[in-house]
Amino acid sequence: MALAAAETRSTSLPLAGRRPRPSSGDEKNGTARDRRLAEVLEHAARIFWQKGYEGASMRDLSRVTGMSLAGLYHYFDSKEELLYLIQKHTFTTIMEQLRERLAESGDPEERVRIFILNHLEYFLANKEAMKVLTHEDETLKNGRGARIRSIKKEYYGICLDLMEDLRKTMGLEFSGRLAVLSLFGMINWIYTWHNPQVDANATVLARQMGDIFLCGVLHPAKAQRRKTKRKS
Amino acid sequence: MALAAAETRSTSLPLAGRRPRPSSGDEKNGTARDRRLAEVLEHAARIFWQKGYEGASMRDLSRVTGMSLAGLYHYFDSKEELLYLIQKHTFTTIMEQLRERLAESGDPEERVRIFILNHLEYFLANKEAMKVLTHEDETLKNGRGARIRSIKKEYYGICLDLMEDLRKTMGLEFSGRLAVLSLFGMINWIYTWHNPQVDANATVLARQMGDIFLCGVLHPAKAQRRKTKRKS
DNA sequence: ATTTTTACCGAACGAACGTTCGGTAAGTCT
DNA sequence: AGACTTACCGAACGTTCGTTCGGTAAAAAT
Repeated sequence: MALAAAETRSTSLPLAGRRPRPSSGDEKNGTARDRRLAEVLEHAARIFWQKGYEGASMRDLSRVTGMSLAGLYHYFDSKEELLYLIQKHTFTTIMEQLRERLAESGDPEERVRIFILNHLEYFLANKEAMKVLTHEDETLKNGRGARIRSIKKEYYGICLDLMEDLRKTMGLEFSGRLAVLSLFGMINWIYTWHNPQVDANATVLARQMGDIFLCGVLHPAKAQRRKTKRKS
Repeated sequence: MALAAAETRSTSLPLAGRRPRPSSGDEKNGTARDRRLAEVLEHAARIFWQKGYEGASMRDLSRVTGMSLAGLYHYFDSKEELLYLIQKHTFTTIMEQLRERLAESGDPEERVRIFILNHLEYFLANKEAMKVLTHEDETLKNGRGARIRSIKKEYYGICLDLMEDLRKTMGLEFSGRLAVLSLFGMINWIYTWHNPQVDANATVLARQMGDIFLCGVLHPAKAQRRKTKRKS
């Protein structure tokens, strides 16, 4: 790793890699600019995932993207906006997918299972971005923070509605808030432990976690408990 | 907030507060040095809790402790050791308490409930330190990181043993690993949402979460599922 | 009474940080 | 052909970071 005078990324060639503009064609997946930004965001998500938002530096991002420090700022205003864009895109995408899938079923229990599966599938397929979403959820301040928090609240609200539907149709009594937050705990915590070489895939995990959670919520455990712990 | 020349904490008095040494007495709760260190650690835990380890600066700590930047280093070697000491103390304490409580019962289900209660009680009573423990669990590197990780593994091992005991005595089949990690998710996630003015106390939450979790684990949910979702 | 140890402090160190400035070369528009 | 826009770049700016150095005054040990 030869590092030149002052501070620069370790470019392989001097003056290398000013990428050519794509000769104005279809622009099907957004403009070239949008696509390049998405590329940078993907790299940024991976760095934030590895080092945390505060621990990651713009110079780290410069190194992995191969772009100069100044060049990066051509695509966004600040490091904070970078985090905002990652979180917004991730949240919006997972929520879009969820709405599509929920439209396919009317059964309350299945809808809760759809929620779990959708969350886990997206989580395991986009673990970098999803860790950044859950781990850095108090990092953004002011306007950007408020906007992310409102999307999050909407996501929470969808899950709470699913839970209340389930409770009503089954004629049960339980705290929707506690149920939702316990469920979020189970499925979000996965970023701390999931190892694709050891653990099952999203489909299997969603079924198993769904079993644990739904059985616990559906069967009001009242017979047991209160000092005598034998099997009722 | 008047900030003087160069960089200093905003002292109320110039040259104030060189605290007197306590005239060599009983030294009952450790030496005076130990107690002063514990005081600093408590402040440090609160700052790490609020701003995260990377986001918090030694100057922040200097401000809230009222001690100079250089003075802090009289009590520890580095910022990293500060985090290490907080995590080690928190983990050791919660584990001591757990062992004491587990000695009181032999019933597998009750022992799992004791684990949950102990964890939640300590979490809600020491939320700053416990958030630092769970949120910054990949921050420490090398030796210090390895030592914390080994304590964590021990804690995980205790919970896994409890779960396997439960499985054997009930004659059930489930993945101990998934059960433990789901449980940890439920009870660790609490730092992201618990509001003492809205949510129940540790005792009630431990019972409710224990109900959800244990019912889900104890009753192998096989009757339902597989396309037909009606109540069986 | 003198020495040693403890408990700090102000001031600075070099490194790293996010961000900006003034370029430049290529592509696009007229 | 010339003007304009886009996509970058090297070099720096000012700030903040964790840490250290050389002190000093009080307490403890001798």
